[in-house]
Amino acid sequence: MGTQRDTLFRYLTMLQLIPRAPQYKATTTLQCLLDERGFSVDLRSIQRDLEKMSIHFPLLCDKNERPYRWSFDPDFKSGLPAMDTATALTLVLAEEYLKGLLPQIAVDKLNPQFHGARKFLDGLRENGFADWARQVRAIPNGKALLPASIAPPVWQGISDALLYRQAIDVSYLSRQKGELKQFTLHPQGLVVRHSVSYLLATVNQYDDIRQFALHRIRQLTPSKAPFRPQSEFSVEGYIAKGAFGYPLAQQQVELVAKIDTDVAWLLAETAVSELQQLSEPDQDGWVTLIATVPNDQQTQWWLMGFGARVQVLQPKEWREGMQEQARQVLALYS
Amino acid sequence: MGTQRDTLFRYLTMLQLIPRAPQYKATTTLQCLLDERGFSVDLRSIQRDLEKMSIHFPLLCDKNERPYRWSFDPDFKSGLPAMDTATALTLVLAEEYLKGLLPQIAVDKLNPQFHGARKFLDGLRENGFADWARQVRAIPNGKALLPASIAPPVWQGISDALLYRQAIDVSYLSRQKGELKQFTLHPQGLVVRHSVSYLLATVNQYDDIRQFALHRIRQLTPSKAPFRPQSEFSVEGYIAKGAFGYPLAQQQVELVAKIDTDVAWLLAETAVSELQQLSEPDQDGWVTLIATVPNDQQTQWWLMGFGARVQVLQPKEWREGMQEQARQVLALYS
DNA sequence: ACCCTAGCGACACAAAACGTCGCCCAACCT
DNA sequence: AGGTTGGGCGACGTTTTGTGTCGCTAGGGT
Repeated sequence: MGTQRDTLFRYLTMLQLIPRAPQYKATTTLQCLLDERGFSVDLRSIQRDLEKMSIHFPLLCDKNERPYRWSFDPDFKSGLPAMDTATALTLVLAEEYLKGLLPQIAVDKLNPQFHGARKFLDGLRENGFADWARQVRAIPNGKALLPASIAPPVWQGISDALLYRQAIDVSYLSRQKGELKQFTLHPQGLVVRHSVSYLLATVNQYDDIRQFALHRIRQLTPSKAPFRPQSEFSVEGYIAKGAFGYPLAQQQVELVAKIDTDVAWLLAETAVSELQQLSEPDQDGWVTLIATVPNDQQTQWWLMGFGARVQVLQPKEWREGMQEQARQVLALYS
Repeated sequence: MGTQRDTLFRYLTMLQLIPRAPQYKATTTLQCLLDERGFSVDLRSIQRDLEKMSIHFPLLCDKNERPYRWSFDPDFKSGLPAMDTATALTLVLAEEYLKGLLPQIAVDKLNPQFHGARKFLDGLRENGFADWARQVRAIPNGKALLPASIAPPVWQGISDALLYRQAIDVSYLSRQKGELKQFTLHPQGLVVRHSVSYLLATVNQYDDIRQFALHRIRQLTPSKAPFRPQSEFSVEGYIAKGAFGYPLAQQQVELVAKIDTDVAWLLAETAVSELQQLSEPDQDGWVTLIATVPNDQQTQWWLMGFGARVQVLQPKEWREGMQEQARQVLALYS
């Protein structure tokens, strides 16, 4: 039946069966796998095909073992090569993280990848291997909020408008007293913070940048108005100015703090900065941390999260800030 | 020169040029694009090729407009179809997030995808479109620590062992007084928490599960020892028991808190739970939040992060916990 | 009615893909 | 050692397929 014909399709299938370099597939293995997929070809053909394809693709052949073993160059940037366990696991973990961070439709865009990983892992399970779903888990950093949901055409429309530099007409549910308003927006940037996505754009004929939460955009159509670029605008600079409550101060500060051994252990594993020193514990069990960290609200919040397990010594403003915060909280509860 | 031959490669290039369904490419456009890439073929061939490929691929053809327009079925799960703006942006954002969450080698495994997105966006820029690098940014939730670095063969080896259910011999830098120890591990699960990855495994002949930080594994070889499975083990249950300091209590609690309008605004956008109510602000500007939330440390930390902008009323234990924490911090600084 | 553009069927030539056979090499077995 | 086996590799003849070309047809725009 499926004797010959359709060489192209066989070639493609073959490429998708060959994994990246540390892994490999022997010629005979490939023959079996192709046969399973309905390509009953002579082994000779497979040998020839591989030779031919290695002209155009970075295929590696290990001729030490007798049934020759073929693999892709590990640096080959393409979706073609077969999935391997490490990539599949990474994708599963990545999906778990991203689900809490990006809007659902955005994650959907990556579905082909995730789907491929799951299919690969399910294939293993059917062969009696591990039940991956019960074996891997990602624990997100911080509290997982529910990402606001965004209509599919909005995400697509925003992406297009932003990248092709086109103006758009939107109806937007304004923050104050939920009424729908019509705007013509000239997109300048996109920021995803936690799980809310914001479009940065100038409005109508004005030149100041404003933020628009994507999930509050109800309708979106390309505008006939010509796009008005803001050539000097950069999201980086905009955020640095503190627009999202995280003034990423350009200059860093030197943080000095006493921390307990548990926190010290955490920081030894995942440093807070490339420039970080931890002392030996003193007689009371406190470790001194010296690190160069960004001078932002984010870092201070992070320190506060440790509560009494961290005592900030420097900078003085931070120390006072922590103290003040504790005082306010205490006042609130009494 | 590049007259004929190389049909396979041309077919592949063609498939990579065709975008998913809302987008499309006309036959003539494809001819131009192929010509740019060195495939000078007759238009007739392209027509034939498309017909032939749609036997094997979910290709859609819009015959309403005269130069026929071809696209992939939007549900086609594969990496082949051409990138679109929405997917490319999503990948850029995903990479930004994942860099702080997964170990570097894991992120490297996804590099082909990210690379594809960047290449696509660079292509746009060269055609005078937007400079994406200055236009999109993800702001991570919480403080970004530097993920511990893991040797490439370790990540690969762990993935294989876990999924193929094989024992491994490792030399492990033990937490106490950094000495290298040899173990035979029987991998049962993998957990990535913040930016540290842990292997859950039984050791040698014992049956209790222990945690091993991947970045402290110095050497890894497949073991000759037969794998000893723990059939009832599941990572979910293990975490629920509180192994990672986040006892995900099965039962939820009802949280009642007074929050300021800024926090209320945040929660209106990204709910903390599906069951969440926000009252109108009272005369002092406080909003009452009632929500069913998991009874875990994580949620309490998250509440503490708001400082004096949130006042917990219920559960009582949480309220007292917050108070106690503030008291301790204040004591520390005075 | 007139281009002009594309789709489409047909045809013929050239270039492939394929199976098959035979040879050779190396590892493995007894 | 010598036989055996699995698989790489070259060659050859047949079959299949890819390709340009031509001519016809159908819309769209002027």
